[in-house]
Amino acid sequence: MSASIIQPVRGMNDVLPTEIGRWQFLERVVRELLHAYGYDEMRVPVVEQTDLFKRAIGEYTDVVEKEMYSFEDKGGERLTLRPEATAGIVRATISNGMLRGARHKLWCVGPMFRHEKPQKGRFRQFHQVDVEAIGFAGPDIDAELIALTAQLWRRLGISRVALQINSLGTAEARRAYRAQLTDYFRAHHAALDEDSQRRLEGNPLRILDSKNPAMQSIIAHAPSLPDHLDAESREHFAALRAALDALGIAYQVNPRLVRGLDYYSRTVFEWVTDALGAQDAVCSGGRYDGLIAQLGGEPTPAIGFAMGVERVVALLEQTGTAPATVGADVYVVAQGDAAVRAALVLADRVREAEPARRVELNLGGGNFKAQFRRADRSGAAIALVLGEDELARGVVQLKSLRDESAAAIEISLATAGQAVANWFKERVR
RNA sequence: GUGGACGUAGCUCAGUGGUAGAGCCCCGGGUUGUGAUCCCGGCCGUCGUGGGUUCGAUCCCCAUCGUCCACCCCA
Repeated sequence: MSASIIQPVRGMNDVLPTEIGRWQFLERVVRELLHAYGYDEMRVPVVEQTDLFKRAIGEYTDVVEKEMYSFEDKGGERLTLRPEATAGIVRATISNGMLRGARHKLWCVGPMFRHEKPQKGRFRQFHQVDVEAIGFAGPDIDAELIALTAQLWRRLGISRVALQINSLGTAEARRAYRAQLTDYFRAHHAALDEDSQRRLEGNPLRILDSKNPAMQSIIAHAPSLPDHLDAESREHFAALRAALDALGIAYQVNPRLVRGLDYYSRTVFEWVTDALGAQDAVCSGGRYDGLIAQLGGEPTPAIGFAMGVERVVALLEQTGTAPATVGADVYVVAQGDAAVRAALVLADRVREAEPARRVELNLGGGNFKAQFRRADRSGAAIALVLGEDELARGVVQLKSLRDESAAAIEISLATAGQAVANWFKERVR
Protein backbone atom coordinates (compact mmCIF):
# COMPACT_ATOMS: atom_id res chain seq x y z
CA MET A 1 0.00 0.00 0.00
CA SER A 2 2.93 2.32 0.42
CA ALA A 3 3.04 3.34 -3.21
CA SER A 4 -0.72 3.63 -3.53
CA ILE A 5 -2.11 7.01 -4.49
CA ILE A 6 -5.15 6.00 -2.46
CA GLN A 7 -3.12 6.24 0.73
CA PRO A 8 -3.91 9.49 2.50
CA VAL A 9 -0.95 11.58 3.60
CA ARG A 10 0.00 10.77 7.15
CA GLY A 11 -1.70 12.92 9.73
CA MET A 12 -4.16 14.37 7.20
CA ASN A 13 -7.69 13.29 7.96
CA ASP A 14 -10.93 13.19 6.06
CA VAL A 15 -13.97 14.58 7.82
CA LEU A 16 -16.76 12.28 6.70
CA PRO A 17 -20.48 13.05 6.36
CA THR A 18 -21.08 10.91 9.44
CA GLU A 19 -19.24 13.45 11.60
CA ILE A 20 -19.75 16.69 9.71
CA GLY A 21 -22.82 17.57 11.77
CA ARG A 22 -20.65 18.16 14.82
CA TRP A 23 -18.28 20.40 12.84
CA GLN A 24 -21.16 22.46 11.49
CA PHE A 25 -22.75 22.76 14.92
CA LEU A 26 -19.45 23.92 16.39
CA GLU A 27 -18.87 26.42 13.60
CA ARG A 28 -22.37 27.81 13.89
CA VAL A 29 -22.11 28.29 17.65
CA VAL A 30 -18.67 29.87 17.32
CA ARG A 31 -19.85 32.26 14.62
CA GLU A 32 -22.86 33.37 16.63
CA LEU A 33 -20.93 33.73 19.85
CA LEU A 34 -18.09 35.75 18.36
CA HIS A 35 -20.60 37.99 16.69
CA ALA A 36 -22.26 38.52 20.05
CA TYR A 37 -18.95 39.56 21.61
CA GLY A 38 -18.18 42.01 18.81
CA TYR A 39 -15.59 40.07 16.86
CA ASP A 40 -15.29 40.24 13.08
CA GLU A 41 -14.26 37.32 10.95
CA MET A 42 -11.31 37.71 8.64
CA ARG A 43 -9.43 35.31 6.40
CA VAL A 44 -5.72 35.15 5.88
CA PRO A 45 -3.55 32.89 3.72
CA VAL A 46 -2.52 29.42 4.76
CA VAL A 47 0.96 30.15 3.42
CA GLU A 48 3.27 32.86 4.70
CA GLN A 49 6.97 33.59 4.47
CA THR A 50 8.97 31.21 6.61
CA ASP A 51 10.72 34.08 8.35
CA LEU A 52 7.43 35.46 9.64
CA PHE A 53 6.87 32.36 11.73
CA LYS A 54 10.47 32.21 12.84
CA ARG A 55 10.32 35.77 14.08
CA ALA A 56 6.89 35.51 15.67
CA ILE A 57 6.98 32.09 17.27
CA GLY A 58 10.67 31.97 18.12
CA GLU A 59 13.62 30.32 16.41
CA TYR A 60 14.24 27.85 19.18
CA THR A 61 10.73 26.62 19.80
CA ASP A 62 9.79 23.05 18.90
CA VAL A 63 7.26 24.32 16.40
CA VAL A 64 9.83 26.25 14.40
CA GLU A 65 12.75 23.91 14.89
CA LYS A 66 11.16 20.69 13.80
CA GLU A 67 7.46 20.92 13.00
CA MET A 68 7.05 23.35 10.13
CA TYR A 69 6.04 22.39 6.62
CA SER A 70 8.50 24.64 4.81
CA PHE A 71 9.35 24.67 1.14
CA GLU A 72 10.77 26.77 -1.63
CA ASP A 73 8.29 27.77 -4.31
CA LYS A 74 9.03 28.12 -8.01
CA GLY A 75 10.13 31.70 -7.55
CA GLY A 76 12.67 30.65 -4.94
CA GLU A 77 10.78 32.11 -2.00
CA ARG A 78 10.99 30.32 1.32
CA LEU A 79 7.42 29.66 2.42
CA THR A 80 5.71 27.75 5.21
CA LEU A 81 2.26 26.27 5.76
CA ARG A 82 1.05 28.11 8.84
CA PRO A 83 1.56 26.18 12.10
CA GLU A 84 -0.64 28.67 13.97
CA ALA A 85 -2.77 31.65 13.07
CA THR A 86 -1.66 34.57 15.20
CA ALA A 87 1.42 35.40 13.14
CA GLY A 88 -0.62 35.64 9.94
CA ILE A 89 -3.37 37.73 11.51
CA VAL A 90 -0.89 40.13 13.04
CA ARG A 91 0.99 40.35 9.74
CA ALA A 92 -2.29 41.15 7.98
CA THR A 93 -3.15 43.98 10.35
CA ILE A 94 0.26 45.53 9.71
CA SER A 95 0.22 44.88 5.93
CA ASN A 96 -3.21 46.45 5.59
CA GLY A 97 -2.44 49.48 7.72
CA MET A 98 -5.08 48.55 10.26
CA LEU A 99 -3.18 49.65 13.35
CA ARG A 100 -2.48 53.36 13.76
CA GLY A 101 -3.88 53.24 17.27
CA ALA A 102 -7.01 51.47 16.12
CA ARG A 103 -8.44 48.50 17.95
CA HIS A 104 -9.64 45.29 16.39
CA LYS A 105 -11.46 42.23 17.58
CA LEU A 106 -10.86 39.54 14.98
CA TRP A 107 -11.32 35.85 14.49
CA CYS A 108 -10.75 33.19 11.90
CA VAL A 109 -10.99 29.44 11.50
CA GLY A 110 -9.00 27.16 9.26
CA PRO A 111 -6.37 24.49 8.87
CA MET A 112 -2.95 24.59 10.52
CA PHE A 113 0.00 22.34 9.77
CA ARG A 114 2.58 20.82 12.06
CA HIS A 115 4.80 17.88 11.25
CA GLU A 116 4.31 15.90 14.47
CA LYS A 117 3.76 12.23 15.10
CA PRO A 118 0.00 11.75 14.93
CA GLN A 119 -1.97 10.30 17.81
CA LYS A 120 -5.37 10.78 19.36
CA GLY A 121 -6.35 14.44 19.13
CA ARG A 122 -3.21 15.36 17.23
CA PHE A 123 -2.94 15.63 13.48
CA ARG A 124 -0.54 17.13 10.99
CA GLN A 125 -3.33 19.09 9.41
CA PHE A 126 -5.66 20.25 12.12
CA HIS A 127 -8.06 23.13 12.53
CA GLN A 128 -8.17 26.01 14.90
CA VAL A 129 -10.61 28.73 15.75
CA ASP A 130 -8.39 31.70 16.36
CA VAL A 131 -9.50 34.84 18.19
CA GLU A 132 -7.46 38.01 18.59
CA ALA A 133 -8.12 41.28 20.40
CA ILE A 134 -5.63 43.84 19.17
CA GLY A 135 -5.01 47.24 20.73
CA PHE A 136 -6.32 46.48 24.21
CA ALA A 137 -3.91 46.73 27.14
CA GLY A 138 -6.01 46.30 30.24
CA PRO A 139 -6.98 43.20 32.14
CA ASP A 140 -10.61 43.86 31.23
CA ILE A 141 -10.18 42.40 27.75
CA ASP A 142 -8.33 39.42 29.24
CA ALA A 143 -11.33 38.73 31.42
CA GLU A 144 -13.85 39.22 28.64
CA LEU A 145 -11.92 36.96 26.32
CA ILE A 146 -11.84 34.21 28.91
CA ALA A 147 -15.52 34.77 29.65
CA LEU A 148 -16.14 34.29 25.95
CA THR A 149 -14.49 30.88 26.06
CA ALA A 150 -16.44 29.90 29.15
CA GLN A 151 -19.62 30.92 27.39
CA LEU A 152 -18.59 28.87 24.40
CA TRP A 153 -18.41 25.67 26.48
CA ARG A 154 -21.82 26.45 27.90
CA ARG A 155 -23.36 26.91 24.48
CA LEU A 156 -21.69 23.77 23.17
CA GLY A 157 -22.85 21.74 26.14
CA ILE A 158 -19.30 20.82 27.13
CA SER A 159 -18.56 20.52 30.84
CA ARG A 160 -15.44 18.41 31.19
CA VAL A 161 -13.07 21.34 30.86
CA ALA A 162 -11.18 23.30 33.49
CA LEU A 163 -9.47 26.67 33.32
CA GLN A 164 -5.89 27.31 34.31
CA ILE A 165 -4.35 30.75 34.31
CA ASN A 166 -0.97 32.26 34.98
CA SER A 167 1.05 35.38 34.40
CA LEU A 168 4.44 35.33 32.74
CA GLY A 169 5.16 38.97 33.52
CA THR A 170 6.58 41.46 31.09
CA ALA A 171 9.19 40.36 28.61
CA GLU A 172 11.88 41.96 30.79
CA ALA A 173 10.73 40.34 34.01
CA ARG A 174 10.48 37.03 32.27
CA ARG A 175 13.96 37.35 30.85
CA ALA A 176 15.40 38.05 34.30
CA TYR A 177 13.52 35.17 35.84
CA ARG A 178 14.61 32.87 33.05
CA ALA A 179 18.23 33.70 33.71
CA GLN A 180 17.84 32.86 37.40
CA LEU A 181 16.08 29.66 36.58
CA THR A 182 18.78 28.64 34.14
CA ASP A 183 21.44 29.25 36.78
CA TYR A 184 19.54 27.15 39.29
CA PHE A 185 19.07 24.20 36.95
CA ARG A 186 22.66 24.44 35.70
CA ALA A 187 23.76 23.96 39.29
CA HIS A 188 21.68 20.76 39.39
CA HIS A 189 22.51 19.71 35.87
CA ALA A 190 23.45 16.16 36.77
CA ALA A 191 20.08 15.55 38.40
CA LEU A 192 18.10 16.64 35.35
CA ASP A 193 16.63 14.03 33.05
CA GLU A 194 17.43 13.99 29.36
CA ASP A 195 14.41 16.02 28.29
CA SER A 196 15.06 18.68 30.87
CA GLN A 197 18.73 18.97 29.99
CA ARG A 198 17.64 19.70 26.47
CA ARG A 199 15.04 22.22 27.63
CA LEU A 200 17.64 24.01 29.72
CA GLU A 201 19.03 25.67 26.60
CA GLY A 202 15.79 26.10 24.70
CA ASN A 203 13.01 26.90 27.13
CA PRO A 204 13.98 26.36 30.76
CA LEU A 205 10.51 27.35 31.95
CA ARG A 206 9.23 24.14 30.49
CA ILE A 207 11.32 22.12 32.94
CA LEU A 208 8.87 23.27 35.60
CA ASP A 209 6.17 21.42 33.72
CA SER A 210 7.98 18.05 33.67
CA LYS A 211 5.87 14.98 34.37
CA ASN A 212 8.85 12.97 35.55
CA PRO A 213 8.36 12.12 39.28
CA ALA A 214 12.12 12.02 39.79
CA MET A 215 12.28 15.68 38.88
CA GLN A 216 9.66 16.95 41.26
CA SER A 217 11.84 17.78 44.26
CA ILE A 218 14.32 19.79 42.18
CA ILE A 219 11.41 21.62 40.61
CA ALA A 220 9.80 22.31 43.97
CA HIS A 221 12.92 24.17 45.13
CA ALA A 222 13.42 26.15 41.95
CA PRO A 223 12.86 29.91 41.95
CA SER A 224 9.16 30.43 41.39
CA LEU A 225 7.69 32.54 38.65
CA PRO A 226 5.08 34.37 40.75
CA ASP A 227 7.84 35.64 43.06
CA HIS A 228 9.59 37.26 40.15
CA LEU A 229 6.72 39.10 38.54
CA ASP A 230 7.09 42.81 38.04
CA ALA A 231 4.71 45.00 40.03
CA GLU A 232 2.64 46.02 37.01
CA SER A 233 2.09 42.46 35.88
CA ARG A 234 1.17 41.50 39.40
CA GLU A 235 -1.52 44.17 39.47
CA HIS A 236 -2.72 43.19 36.03
CA PHE A 237 -3.03 39.59 37.12
CA ALA A 238 -4.82 40.51 40.34
CA ALA A 239 -7.32 42.58 38.35
CA LEU A 240 -7.92 39.67 36.01
CA ARG A 241 -8.56 37.36 38.92
CA ALA A 242 -10.97 39.79 40.49
CA ALA A 243 -12.84 40.07 37.21
CA LEU A 244 -13.04 36.30 36.81
CA ASP A 245 -14.34 36.04 40.37
CA ALA A 246 -16.98 38.66 39.58
CA LEU A 247 -17.95 36.68 36.49
CA GLY A 248 -18.22 33.53 38.55
CA ILE A 249 -15.72 31.70 36.36
CA ALA A 250 -13.82 29.00 38.23
CA TYR A 251 -10.08 28.80 37.57
CA GLN A 252 -6.91 27.45 38.96
CA VAL A 253 -3.72 29.47 39.08
CA ASN A 254 -1.01 27.25 37.69
CA PRO A 255 2.42 28.84 38.17
CA ARG A 256 3.88 26.18 35.91
CA LEU A 257 1.69 27.10 33.01
CA VAL A 258 4.11 28.49 30.45
CA ARG A 259 3.50 28.48 26.76
CA GLY A 260 5.53 26.89 24.03
CA LEU A 261 5.56 29.96 21.83
CA ASP A 262 7.94 32.78 22.63
CA TYR A 263 5.61 35.69 22.03
CA TYR A 264 3.47 35.34 25.14
CA SER A 265 3.76 37.76 28.03
CA ARG A 266 1.69 38.42 31.14
CA THR A 267 -1.65 36.63 31.01
CA VAL A 268 -1.68 33.08 29.72
CA PHE A 269 -4.52 30.61 30.05
CA GLU A 270 -5.43 27.14 29.01
CA TRP A 271 -8.58 25.06 29.09
CA VAL A 272 -7.79 21.42 29.75
CA THR A 273 -9.93 18.31 29.69
CA ASP A 274 -9.57 14.89 31.26
CA ALA A 275 -11.56 13.28 28.46
CA LEU A 276 -9.07 13.15 25.63
CA GLY A 277 -6.07 11.25 26.93
CA ALA A 278 -2.70 12.88 26.61
CA GLN A 279 -3.84 15.71 24.34
CA ASP A 280 -5.63 17.59 27.08
CA ALA A 281 -5.36 21.19 25.89
CA VAL A 282 -8.47 22.19 23.99
CA CYS A 283 -8.14 25.94 24.01
CA SER A 284 -5.31 28.15 25.05
CA GLY A 285 -3.80 31.52 24.56
CA GLY A 286 -2.47 34.60 26.17
CA ARG A 287 -1.27 38.12 25.87
CA TYR A 288 1.38 39.07 23.31
CA ASP A 289 2.08 42.73 23.97
CA GLY A 290 5.47 42.77 22.28
CA LEU A 291 4.78 40.80 19.13
CA ILE A 292 3.36 43.46 16.88
CA ALA A 293 6.24 45.83 17.41
CA GLN A 294 8.64 42.95 16.98
CA LEU A 295 7.16 42.26 13.56
CA GLY A 296 7.49 45.88 12.49
CA GLY A 297 4.10 47.30 13.44
CA GLU A 298 3.40 50.14 15.83
CA PRO A 299 3.79 48.94 19.40
CA THR A 300 0.34 47.54 20.16
CA PRO A 301 -0.82 45.36 23.04
CA ALA A 302 -2.89 42.30 22.16
CA ILE A 303 -4.29 39.06 23.45
CA GLY A 304 -5.66 36.01 21.70
CA PHE A 305 -6.32 32.33 21.88
CA ALA A 306 -6.65 29.28 19.68
CA MET A 307 -9.10 26.42 20.05
CA GLY A 308 -8.46 23.00 18.55
CA VAL A 309 -11.47 22.11 16.45
CA GLU A 310 -10.77 18.36 16.25
CA ARG A 311 -10.38 18.17 20.01
CA VAL A 312 -13.58 20.04 20.71
CA VAL A 313 -15.40 17.93 18.12
CA ALA A 314 -14.13 14.87 20.00
CA LEU A 315 -15.62 16.29 23.20
CA LEU A 316 -18.90 16.91 21.41
CA GLU A 317 -18.85 13.31 20.27
CA GLN A 318 -18.46 12.16 23.85
CA THR A 319 -21.14 14.36 25.29
CA GLY A 320 -23.40 13.62 22.33
CA THR A 321 -24.93 17.08 22.30
CA ALA A 322 -24.45 17.78 18.60
CA PRO A 323 -26.11 15.77 15.86
CA ALA A 324 -23.60 13.79 13.82
CA THR A 325 -25.70 13.96 10.69
CA VAL A 326 -28.88 15.54 9.57
CA GLY A 327 -31.38 13.13 8.06
CA ALA A 328 -34.01 13.72 5.47
CA ASP A 329 -37.48 15.11 6.17
CA VAL A 330 -39.30 13.77 3.15
CA TYR A 331 -38.50 10.75 1.01
CA VAL A 332 -40.17 10.34 -2.35
CA VAL A 333 -40.84 6.78 -3.45
CA ALA A 334 -41.53 6.28 -7.14
CA GLN A 335 -41.71 3.35 -9.50
CA GLY A 336 -42.19 3.29 -13.27
CA ASP A 337 -40.63 5.63 -15.83
CA ALA A 338 -43.56 8.04 -16.03
CA ALA A 339 -43.98 8.07 -12.27
CA VAL A 340 -40.28 8.80 -11.75
CA ARG A 341 -40.53 11.76 -14.13
CA ALA A 342 -43.55 13.02 -12.24
CA ALA A 343 -41.73 12.43 -8.97
CA LEU A 344 -38.86 14.71 -10.05
CA VAL A 345 -41.42 17.47 -10.46
CA LEU A 346 -43.19 16.53 -7.23
CA ALA A 347 -39.97 16.67 -5.20
CA ASP A 348 -39.18 20.13 -6.55
CA ARG A 349 -42.66 21.38 -5.68
CA VAL A 350 -42.27 20.15 -2.14
CA ARG A 351 -38.86 21.81 -1.88
CA GLU A 352 -40.42 25.05 -3.06
CA ALA A 353 -43.20 24.81 -0.52
CA GLU A 354 -40.80 23.85 2.31
CA PRO A 355 -37.42 25.36 1.42
CA ALA A 356 -35.76 24.47 4.70
CA ARG A 357 -36.61 20.79 4.58
CA ARG A 358 -34.55 18.05 3.07
CA VAL A 359 -36.51 16.27 0.37
CA GLU A 360 -34.87 13.18 -0.99
CA LEU A 361 -36.06 11.47 -4.13
CA ASN A 362 -35.43 7.78 -4.55
CA LEU A 363 -32.91 7.52 -7.35
CA GLY A 364 -31.65 4.44 -9.11
CA GLY A 365 -34.86 2.44 -9.04
CA GLY A 366 -35.48 -0.48 -6.77
CA ASN A 367 -38.66 -2.24 -5.82
CA PHE A 368 -41.04 -0.80 -3.27
CA LYS A 369 -39.60 -2.83 -0.45
CA ALA A 370 -36.10 -1.52 -1.13
CA GLN A 371 -37.35 2.03 -1.57
CA PHE A 372 -39.18 1.97 1.73
CA ARG A 373 -36.12 0.57 3.44
CA ARG A 374 -34.12 3.51 2.09
CA ALA A 375 -36.88 5.89 3.12
CA ASP A 376 -36.79 4.54 6.64
CA ARG A 377 -33.02 4.76 6.89
CA SER A 378 -32.92 8.25 5.49
CA GLY A 379 -34.53 9.39 8.72
CA ALA A 380 -37.40 11.03 6.85
CA ALA A 381 -40.57 11.78 8.76
CA ILE A 382 -42.79 11.00 5.81
CA ALA A 383 -42.70 9.15 2.52
CA LEU A 384 -44.52 10.36 -0.57
CA VAL A 385 -45.52 7.43 -2.74
CA LEU A 386 -46.03 7.88 -6.44
CA GLY A 387 -46.55 4.76 -8.54
CA GLU A 388 -48.24 4.23 -11.86
CA ASP A 389 -51.55 3.74 -10.14
CA GLU A 390 -51.34 7.07 -8.30
CA LEU A 391 -50.07 8.86 -11.36
CA ALA A 392 -53.06 7.68 -13.37
CA ARG A 393 -55.37 9.03 -10.68
CA GLY A 394 -53.44 12.26 -10.11
CA VAL A 395 -52.76 11.54 -6.44
CA VAL A 396 -49.87 10.86 -4.08
CA GLN A 397 -49.88 8.85 -0.90
CA LEU A 398 -48.44 10.60 2.13
CA LYS A 399 -47.30 8.08 4.69
CA SER A 400 -45.87 8.76 8.14
CA LEU A 401 -42.76 6.72 8.69
CA ARG A 402 -42.57 7.43 12.41
CA ASP A 403 -46.13 6.85 13.48
CA GLU A 404 -47.24 3.27 13.04
CA SER A 405 -50.85 4.00 13.80
CA ALA A 406 -51.25 6.63 11.12
CA ALA A 407 -52.63 5.36 7.85
CA ALA A 408 -51.40 6.73 4.55
CA ILE A 409 -53.26 9.82 3.41
CA GLU A 410 -54.10 10.36 -0.21
CA ILE A 411 -53.36 13.88 -1.42
CA SER A 412 -53.68 15.53 -4.79
CA LEU A 413 -50.54 15.47 -6.94
CA ALA A 414 -51.22 19.00 -8.12
CA THR A 415 -51.24 20.50 -4.61
CA ALA A 416 -48.88 18.06 -2.91
CA GLY A 417 -46.37 20.77 -1.97
CA GLN A 418 -48.93 22.65 0.07
CA ALA A 419 -50.27 19.46 1.60
CA VAL A 420 -46.80 18.49 2.81
CA ALA A 421 -46.28 21.96 4.23
CA ASN A 422 -49.56 21.69 6.10
CA TRP A 423 -48.65 18.25 7.39
CA PHE A 424 -45.48 19.61 8.97
CA LYS A 425 -47.23 22.71 10.27
CA GLU A 426 -49.78 20.64 12.13
CA ARG A 427 -47.22 18.43 13.76
CA VAL A 428 -44.08 20.41 14.41
CA ARG A 429 -43.50 22.86 17.22
C1' G B 1 12.35 12.14 17.10
C1' U B 2 11.86 7.75 21.25
C1' G B 3 9.10 3.46 23.20
C1' G B 4 4.92 -0.14 22.98
C1' A B 5 0.50 -2.65 20.71
C1' C B 6 -1.88 -3.90 16.31
C1' G B 7 -2.86 -4.61 10.76
C1' U B 8 -8.09 -10.96 7.85
C1' A B 9 -14.48 -8.78 3.38
C1' G B 10 -17.29 -1.52 3.26
C1' C B 11 -17.75 -2.01 9.12
C1' U B 12 -17.00 -5.18 13.89
C1' C B 13 -14.29 -9.43 14.53
C1' A B 14 -13.24 -15.22 14.53
C1' G B 15 -9.70 -18.70 12.49
C1' U B 16 -5.90 -22.76 10.97
C1' G B 17 1.39 -24.70 8.42
C1' G B 18 -2.18 -27.27 3.26
C1' U B 19 -4.24 -20.83 -0.39
C1' A B 20 -10.52 -18.45 4.62
C1' G B 21 -15.41 -17.73 8.01
C1' A B 22 -19.56 -15.05 11.20
C1' G B 23 -22.53 -10.78 12.23
C1' C B 24 -23.79 -5.91 10.34
C1' C B 25 -24.23 -3.25 5.62
C1' C B 26 -25.71 -3.80 0.41
C1' C B 27 -28.82 -6.56 -3.46
C1' G B 28 -32.86 -10.15 -4.47
C1' G B 29 -36.90 -13.31 -2.69
C1' G B 30 -40.85 -15.05 1.14
C1' U B 31 -47.74 -15.09 -4.32
C1' U B 32 -48.04 -9.97 -8.33
C1' G B 33 -47.04 -2.09 -4.89
C1' U B 34 -45.37 -0.36 1.16
C1' G B 35 -39.85 0.18 5.78
C1' A B 36 -37.69 -0.53 10.83
C1' U B 37 -38.93 -7.79 13.36
C1' C B 38 -38.31 -12.80 11.16
C1' C B 39 -36.78 -16.58 7.30
C1' C B 40 -34.09 -17.90 2.62
C1' G B 41 -30.53 -16.70 -1.06
C1' G B 42 -26.71 -13.56 -3.38
C1' C B 43 -22.35 -10.02 -3.66
C1' C B 44 -17.66 -8.65 -1.53
C1' G B 45 -11.40 -10.52 0.11
C1' U B 46 -4.34 -10.91 -4.29
C1' C B 47 -5.75 -12.51 4.91
C1' G B 48 -1.41 -4.24 4.65
C1' U B 49 3.14 -4.70 1.25
C1' G B 50 7.96 -6.99 0.01
C1' G B 51 11.35 -10.70 1.10
C1' G B 52 12.86 -15.32 3.83
C1' U B 53 12.07 -20.45 6.12
C1' U B 54 9.12 -24.65 4.23
C1' C B 55 7.01 -29.57 -0.37
C1' G B 56 3.42 -25.69 0.96
C1' A B 57 2.10 -19.72 4.86
C1' U B 58 -3.07 -15.70 6.17
C1' C B 59 -0.96 -18.32 10.33
C1' C B 60 6.77 -18.82 11.66
C1' C B 61 11.08 -15.03 10.80
C1' C B 62 12.88 -10.18 8.81
C1' A B 63 11.98 -5.61 6.63
C1' U B 64 8.67 -1.88 5.15
C1' C B 65 4.24 1.02 5.16
C1' G B 66 0.06 2.24 7.97
C1' U B 67 -3.06 2.72 12.42
C1' C B 68 -3.47 3.28 17.62
C1' C B 69 -1.33 4.45 22.61
C1' A B 70 2.37 6.82 25.59
C1' C B 71 6.82 10.17 25.84
C1' C B 72 8.24 14.87 23.67
C1' C B 73 5.44 19.06 22.20
C1' C B 74 0.99 21.25 21.59
C1' A B 75 -4.87 23.00 19.78
